[in-house]
Amino acid sequence: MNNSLRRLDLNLLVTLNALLAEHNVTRAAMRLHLSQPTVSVQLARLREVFGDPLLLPGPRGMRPTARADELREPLRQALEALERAVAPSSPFDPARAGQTWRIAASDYGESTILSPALAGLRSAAPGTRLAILELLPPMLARQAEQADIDLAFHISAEAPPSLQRRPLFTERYVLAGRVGHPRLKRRPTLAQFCKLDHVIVSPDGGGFHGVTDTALAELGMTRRVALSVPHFLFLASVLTSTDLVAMVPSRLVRDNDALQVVEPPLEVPGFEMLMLWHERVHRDPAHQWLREHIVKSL
DNA sequence: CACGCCTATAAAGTGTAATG
DNA sequence: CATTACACTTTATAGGCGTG
Repeated sequence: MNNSLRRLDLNLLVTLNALLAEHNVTRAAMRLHLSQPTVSVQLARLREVFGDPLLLPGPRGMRPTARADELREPLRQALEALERAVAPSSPFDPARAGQTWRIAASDYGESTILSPALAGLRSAAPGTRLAILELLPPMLARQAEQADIDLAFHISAEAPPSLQRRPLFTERYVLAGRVGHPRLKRRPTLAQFCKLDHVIVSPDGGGFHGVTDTALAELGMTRRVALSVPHFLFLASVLTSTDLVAMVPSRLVRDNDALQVVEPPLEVPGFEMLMLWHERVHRDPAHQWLREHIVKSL
């Protein structure tokens, strides 16, 4: 910022603005809730600063000089902009809002969190836009910090501690396969479970070992993981078109009529889903509204 | 010319914040 | 905690200017 402003008491500009609007020191004083002599003194200092008389006592009140006329509009607009910037943020009005929110989510987050929130968001805040970005866990903290994203959904185990958080729900794993799958008529035993061919979702790519395999190992058992996919959404079509089965988060399959869902024969630890955001937007009414809307839509 | 409005300025008191 | 500096206040005064 230009150094010339540091030489200037910016409050003097407020007085100047009032003076240029009123062309009258006394009325400007009333508008500013100051006494008339105070404003008179301020005018004297303004004259000093600008090296111009600004307002000259004339036949009909104070007449502005050319310099004063030149200052009036830009000054008024600048002060209005300042006032808006400094004003305590007004309550968010979703119906008239037009901002763009950037949200990082996995396909799991898209279908379990965003999908339920979207219709309500469209009707409550039709002027807003949503940009869904791929969830990149190692980048989360940095993206949030640099305002690349406003909000993210991620599991609590991997959530960057630097971000603000709100738990959305805890998730558990269920066993899913196609409707009519011969081994899923009822809940399989542990031994039957281990003989099935499994699909695993490995967001990091290519892994064949997951929490289920860890839980099995503690029981001295193993299963056969025949397919590893990177996304949850591809999983659904794989399950309906093959006899493969998968341990999946329950929310992902609860409304899917094409899938048979049963309780697994072993205890597999679930996970907690968090909504994450940066301190930067923590108190912003618009962001608060969005977060509240998402929580209510679950 | 008197009246009422205005500005400019001075003097003295008050409240607050920085400073040692 | 007392001192100091500062900005603002109120009050008083002088004087300019248009109006009836």
